[in-house]
Amino acid sequence: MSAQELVIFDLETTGLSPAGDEIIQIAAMRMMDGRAIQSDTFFSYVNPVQSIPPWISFYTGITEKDVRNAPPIGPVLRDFSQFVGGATLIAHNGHRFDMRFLAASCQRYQLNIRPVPYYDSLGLSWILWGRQGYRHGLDDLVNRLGISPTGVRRHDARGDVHLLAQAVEKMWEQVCATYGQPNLELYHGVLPLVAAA
DNA sequence: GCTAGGCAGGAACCCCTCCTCCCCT
Repeated sequence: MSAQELVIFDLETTGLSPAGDEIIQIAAMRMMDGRAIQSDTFFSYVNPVQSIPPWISFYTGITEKDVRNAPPIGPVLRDFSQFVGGATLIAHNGHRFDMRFLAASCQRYQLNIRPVPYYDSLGLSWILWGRQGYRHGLDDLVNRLGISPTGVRRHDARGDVHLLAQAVEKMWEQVCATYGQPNLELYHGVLPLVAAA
């Protein structure tokens, strides 16, 4: 891959199924040429149609009170799409989780869509440590890479994006140092179409 | 670590189906 603009993002949802669960939080951070830009971020709660299951509130710390006055998914995803612009997305397990939620939400709420390229940061971990023999969860990456999670609220999209951005920076650097250019699979997903300014 | 779904990949087998694991909330 050549120098490029990435948007690292993370979703919190009401469960694991894109078909039946909903997004309740989106956070993202821009990354230019392998460096995360701490000041260039996106964040929003989302007011879901369904209530938040208690175990999700326990897991994420996100409660009904947090989302009560938040905008619905349509405007949030359009704002997010605007923030992403022409960048390539990257999320951890995004191929099987986050991007499916984005696609399902666009379909469920009949949002006009545009194609968006994305990477899955799991791929960077697989390149560095091999798919077998290592675990590749975000906590495992943070531990292996020596990233300090102190002061970071894990399972909150802002906290997870903060950790993932550091992890992607380090993995990107290591992969480039070892292999030159990362041979990372580029996938294609969707985001809402945003009217041209 | 509890709850949920489902892909990806491997095994067994002959090309689909079944099974198990990973990873996300």
